[in-house]
Amino acid sequence: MIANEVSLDSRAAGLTKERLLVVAGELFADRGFDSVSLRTITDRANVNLASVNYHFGSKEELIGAVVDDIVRPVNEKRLSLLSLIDYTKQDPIRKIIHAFIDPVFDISDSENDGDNKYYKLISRCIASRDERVSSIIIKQFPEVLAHFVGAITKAMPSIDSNSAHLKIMFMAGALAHSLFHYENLLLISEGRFDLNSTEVLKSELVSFLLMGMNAS
Amino acid sequence: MIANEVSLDSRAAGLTKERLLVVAGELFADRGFDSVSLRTITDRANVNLASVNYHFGSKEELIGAVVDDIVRPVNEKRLSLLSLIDYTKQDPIRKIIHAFIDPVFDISDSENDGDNKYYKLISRCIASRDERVSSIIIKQFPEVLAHFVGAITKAMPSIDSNSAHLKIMFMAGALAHSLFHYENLLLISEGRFDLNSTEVLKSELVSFLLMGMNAS
DNA sequence: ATGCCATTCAAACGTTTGTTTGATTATTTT
DNA sequence: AAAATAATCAAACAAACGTTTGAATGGCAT
Repeated sequence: MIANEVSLDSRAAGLTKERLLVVAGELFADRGFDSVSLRTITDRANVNLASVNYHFGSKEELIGAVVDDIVRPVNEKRLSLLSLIDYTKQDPIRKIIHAFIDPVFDISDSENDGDNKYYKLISRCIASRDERVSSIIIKQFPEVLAHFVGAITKAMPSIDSNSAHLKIMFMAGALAHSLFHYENLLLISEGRFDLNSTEVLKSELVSFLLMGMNAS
Repeated sequence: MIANEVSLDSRAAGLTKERLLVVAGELFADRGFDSVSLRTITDRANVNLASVNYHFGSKEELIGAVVDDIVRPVNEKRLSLLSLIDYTKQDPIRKIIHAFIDPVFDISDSENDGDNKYYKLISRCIASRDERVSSIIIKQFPEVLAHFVGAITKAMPSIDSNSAHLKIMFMAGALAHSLFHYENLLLISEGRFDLNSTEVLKSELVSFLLMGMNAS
């Protein structure tokens, strides 16, 4: 029985915890955190129901682990890219925008099998107001936000702090919303978009944000 | 007993159904649709638990009624404002933007008691991917989207359809996200924003979108 | 006042949920 | 090889959920 082999494999290599993270991430991505039960996750992952509480303690901590796993690398890469910017060279605003959105677009590179489940998950996290999600986001985002406000201020010395904060929110919203509803957009576009790439979306988004950022 | 008087009032005037809509809207706004139980709603509304199924049939239909009640007027007003635009006069893009966002900002005028519960609710609806919500949104939005794509094409004849679609998504995202996280932004801003008005947010958003829309 | 219809009510139903338990199996350590 | 630790498993638990039921109560027309 194949399912049994898989189960044995996971036990032998201790992959149960990692498999739970992957499967939970997939299901959370397109059904949300509440709508997916632990039984749905464990069934699809071919692991025992109790393994969730054994490895994570609770469903809430599983959600936290999934969210942290996808949000933390993004924010770290954002700050990393931001620190590389030379403000004496031209077009620093463009580089700030790329520092904000590129880590998100780059997420699915590792194991993108055609669909965009990680896009849906990260955009769900960005846009979420769920306490369990935002409690994790909020731990990281103020620092990220502060760095980006500082970067914008350096690039545009005349801008005030409130305006910089708002522009970042607009940027985050445009990013998350377009990525989140990308599937719907593909359906509406009647095949004019290339399904396997988000290059068009990204370049349009950069153009849009670049102009908006420079608005007075 | 005051609670009893209230209950009698609602019965006498047949306000139970309307009270459920109001209370459910408030609770859905800042906790989401899944996290709020029918008992929480009926307790706060001082009505019987079974009245939800009596008046609406199910929780899903209650959610549908709440969402429809707030989304439908917004979309109708959007199309109404859009139809008034004279494309021979100057700055039609600005008017298109206002046609899209003004009905959202105008929602809370009727009974805005200081907080922004309707902002949270409408932005939650706009950004939602929940089947129960999007099934209602999707009924209305393609028509709205098509009209706005047409309007943008009239105002900017050189733009292609894909780009117009994307720009509207960016606009919707910036609108929903900034409105949704407006509270958090107020906390971060340390009192620099005026709490009782979203005028600053709105004017910054219009400037941002105006530039972004005109991006090539 | 009487009958009729709409509404409200307390109570219970069946299901699903996250969680816990204790035994069993596998892996590692000595 | 034996003991100890870690992980998996089937089963059951208690709580919360949406929903249903049937009786009680209200206003209203006749």
